[in-house]
Amino acid sequence: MSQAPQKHDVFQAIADPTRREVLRLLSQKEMPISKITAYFPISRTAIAKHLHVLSDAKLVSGRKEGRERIYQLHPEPLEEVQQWISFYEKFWSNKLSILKHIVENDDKNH
Amino acid sequence: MSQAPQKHDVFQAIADPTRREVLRLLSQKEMPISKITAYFPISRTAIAKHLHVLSDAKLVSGRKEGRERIYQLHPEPLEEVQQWISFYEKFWSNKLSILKHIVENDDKNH
DNA sequence: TCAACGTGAAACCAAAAGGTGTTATATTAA
DNA sequence: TTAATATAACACCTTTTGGTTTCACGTTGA
Repeated sequence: MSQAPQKHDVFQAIADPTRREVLRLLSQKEMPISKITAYFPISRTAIAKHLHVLSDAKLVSGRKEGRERIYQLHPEPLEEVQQWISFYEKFWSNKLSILKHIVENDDKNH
Repeated sequence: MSQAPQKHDVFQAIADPTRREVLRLLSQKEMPISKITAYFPISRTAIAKHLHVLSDAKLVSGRKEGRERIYQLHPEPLEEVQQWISFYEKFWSNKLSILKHIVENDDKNH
C-alpha cells in the first residue's frame, strides 16, 4: 500500500470507511491489531495496511508491548479537517454561527 | 474515473486536493468548466472528471446556459463530515466545548 | 527448549483513480 | 450556412488502492 513517509494526508486517511471505523474503535480503547481485525470481515494484513495509512497521517501510533503492538488514537490531525470545513459552515449554519465564532475567537486570546 | 450513480461519497470527494480547491473556487462564484480549468495545470477533461466525482457526492451541480454549463456549489453534504468530526472535537477542544454543545443543542429545539 | 502466538513484511492481483489526447455534438457569431 | 466555441464522451495509459496468501521473526508459556 505504501511505506514512504508523509505520503498520506489526513483527508485521504479518513476517505475510507474501514479506516474511519478503526478510528472510532481506537477512540474508545487502544488495542492490538488482532483485536481490531476481529471487528472486520477482512484480513489482518489488510487492517495492517489501513493502520499504516493512518500512521502516515499521524492519526495513530503503535507501541510494542511483549509480543503485541498496541495501537493508539491521535486525533489531533483531524483539527485540520475541522478547520477546513469551518470555512463552509457559514453556508448552512444558522443564527448561532456568530456566537460560536465569537466564543472560539475569544478563547484564542487566553 | 467513474459514471455509476451514487458511487462517490463526500469523504472520498474531499480527499483530493484538486477537488477541494475546486470547491473553494465555486464557493466564491459559480463558473463554467473552462474558467475552473484556468486555475489548474491539468486538462479540462481531468477537471471534468473531478466535477463528476463532486457531482456524485452532490457537492456541485451544473446548469446549461447557452453553450456553457455553469457549475455551482452545494455545500450541504459537507455537514455529514462536520457531524463526523464533531465526535472527535472532545479530544482536543477546550473548556468552551461544553458551551458550544449547549448552544448547538438548544438550536435544535427551535 | 520449543511449539504456539502475534505480528510485520513481501509478492502478487484486480480494480479504481487520475491523468492524457481525440472525437462528437450543440450553440452562437459572422 | 458555416466557422469557432464550449463542452461532453470515449479510448487509453500509468500509478495507487485495497485486498489476498505466504513467509519470517521475536516473544512467551509449558
